[in-house]
Amino acid sequence: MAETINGMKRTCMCAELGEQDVGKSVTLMGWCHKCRDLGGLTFITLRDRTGEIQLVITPDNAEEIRTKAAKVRSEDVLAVNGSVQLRSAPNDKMKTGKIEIAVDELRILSESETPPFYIEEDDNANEQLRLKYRYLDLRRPNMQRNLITRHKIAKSARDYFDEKGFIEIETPMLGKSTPEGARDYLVPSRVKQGSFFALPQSPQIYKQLLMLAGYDRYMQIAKCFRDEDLRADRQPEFTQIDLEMSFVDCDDVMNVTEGFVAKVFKDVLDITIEQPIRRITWQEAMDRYGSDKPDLRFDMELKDITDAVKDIDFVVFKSAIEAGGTVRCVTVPGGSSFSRKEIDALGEVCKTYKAKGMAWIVPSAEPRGSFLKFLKPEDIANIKAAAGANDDDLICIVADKNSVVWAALGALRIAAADKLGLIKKDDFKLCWVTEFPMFEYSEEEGRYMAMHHPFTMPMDEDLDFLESDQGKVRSKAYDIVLNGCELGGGSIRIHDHDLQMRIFKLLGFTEESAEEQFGFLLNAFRFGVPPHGGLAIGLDRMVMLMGGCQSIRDVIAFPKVQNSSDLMTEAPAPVDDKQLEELGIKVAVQESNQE
RNA sequence: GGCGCAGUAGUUCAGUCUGGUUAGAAUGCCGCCCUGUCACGGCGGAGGUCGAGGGUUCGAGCCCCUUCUGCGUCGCCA
Repeated sequence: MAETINGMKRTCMCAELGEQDVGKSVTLMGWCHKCRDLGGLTFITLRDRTGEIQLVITPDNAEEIRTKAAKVRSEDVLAVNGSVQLRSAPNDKMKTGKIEIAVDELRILSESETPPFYIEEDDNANEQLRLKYRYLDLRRPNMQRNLITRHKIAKSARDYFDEKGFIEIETPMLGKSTPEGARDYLVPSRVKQGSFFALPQSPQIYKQLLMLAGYDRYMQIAKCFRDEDLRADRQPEFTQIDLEMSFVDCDDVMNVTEGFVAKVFKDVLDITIEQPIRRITWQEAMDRYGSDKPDLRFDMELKDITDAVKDIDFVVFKSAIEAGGTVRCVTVPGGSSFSRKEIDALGEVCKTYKAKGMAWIVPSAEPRGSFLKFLKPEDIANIKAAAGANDDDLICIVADKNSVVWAALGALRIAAADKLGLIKKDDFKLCWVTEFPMFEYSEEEGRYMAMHHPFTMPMDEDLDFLESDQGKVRSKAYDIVLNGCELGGGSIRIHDHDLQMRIFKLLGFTEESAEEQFGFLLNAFRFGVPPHGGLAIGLDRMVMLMGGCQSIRDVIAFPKVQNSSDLMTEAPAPVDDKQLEELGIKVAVQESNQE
């Protein structure tokens, strides 16, 4: 039977105590981390959020306490009163290893069943199990550290933006489903049956309307929802540090963001970020790194070798060039030592991204390669020069349309760097990627889509191409990238009714459909809109990267798994017919498909 | 939807390629002993739907098919 806390009051936390407290009487509460019963002597390691401390029960203690101490098991919740004393045998590995608590009173406030896995620093249990018993997993010190880091970053954000004159304003969770973008999570209306709210993919339109309303510096730590497939760095519900400013252009938003990022790194990791953060255009990012989120912790840049190979009689290259594509390469330093198997593995990486294959060559005195029979000695020299390669390097070549070449080589670059151990975990390399294309062509939709979102302002100098050459139009959008991960992004927004209508039209909206979907916004735009822009930073990703975590799940208290379900609560789950009836909803799928 | 990896005591894993007695180890758990442990120690014990279903075989944890679950990834993510 559990004992009550009645009359006992916690006086301090476990790891707060030190040598200076010797002689003090304290009351501690926490979990039994481990027991060591030596017969006459019993040691209990007590754990709370701050750390651990050793309790000792000796033959001098009353029989009742000794019996009780012998009954204590891992993860029981204990309350103890006792005095701090120096240990006769200190433990250097423990923060509180010089002292211990000589117990005067011991209560077992709650008994624990044997836990399904040990509560310890490293995650030694299978993630499935950890997530089912998330509340136990969260007892682990490194999970607690992650959530505390998260708290610190959020606090740092609120402090920084408050100081800069931003106002935190909440926006609705129940909003209107809008076309474009990710799949919405829908919430049925009971009052208006057959109609649905959508959970926000981001507070985008609301924050723009707040600018229009005159709150010229807004921020919010906002929950966002996107019903898309998950990844190691993507959850269906996630948190953004969202901001918007009036009367600004790109530089203003980027500068205020840089200040924030620098402050967070200083506050949380005591790392000084070099400012200004390097800026590269989207075009340059693609050309040099094959990615719009380049990892700048290592080199191995892509090189365009189209000119060097255009006269080679190799059909793979020829056909790619004739179709308007390019031939590019990544040079893997020292890659001549790679086995055939290792090289093939790099080829497989390329194929994942739709490349038909990967040609390779080691341009040494006795060259090796996958297409040597097509090459004259001067061809090899030309490729070597164009790639900037050395004799013992491996030149990996992909020929295709640019989008495929970039994607394949961008991925190859990372895979090779990872293999060579060039990616340092404790290194933080930030950059801005700017001048994104305004539109990208969707094969699936058969039309141009907004690359950022439909409210993004085109670059002033490209406005004239809007109707004539959409692929050429760049936007006032910018992403902030940390170690090859998109940390955040934003843009300057359109604040002109007519320009917004032009963009909607280009995206395939008719006047009527634009009115129907975004009428409230277009209407608002008739009442004086300040030029504005903003950005959102992925809080989860920021915590993940700064905390050195491999998965975003490790920085979210109760995350979802790959099929968007929660292994602990088993959500989503069927609901009562009565609930559905009230909502006017009939489920069309068979029950077997639901589970 | 595609591709890849994984699933065996409570837990972490070995065993699977090459089918063959009663499926092992470590740790945890239970009992007894133990006065300075901290990965306490000693002795003893319990603990298995080898993810599930089907097939091949005299015989399947192991081979084949289907399926479920988790992870990574492509597509998708304005």
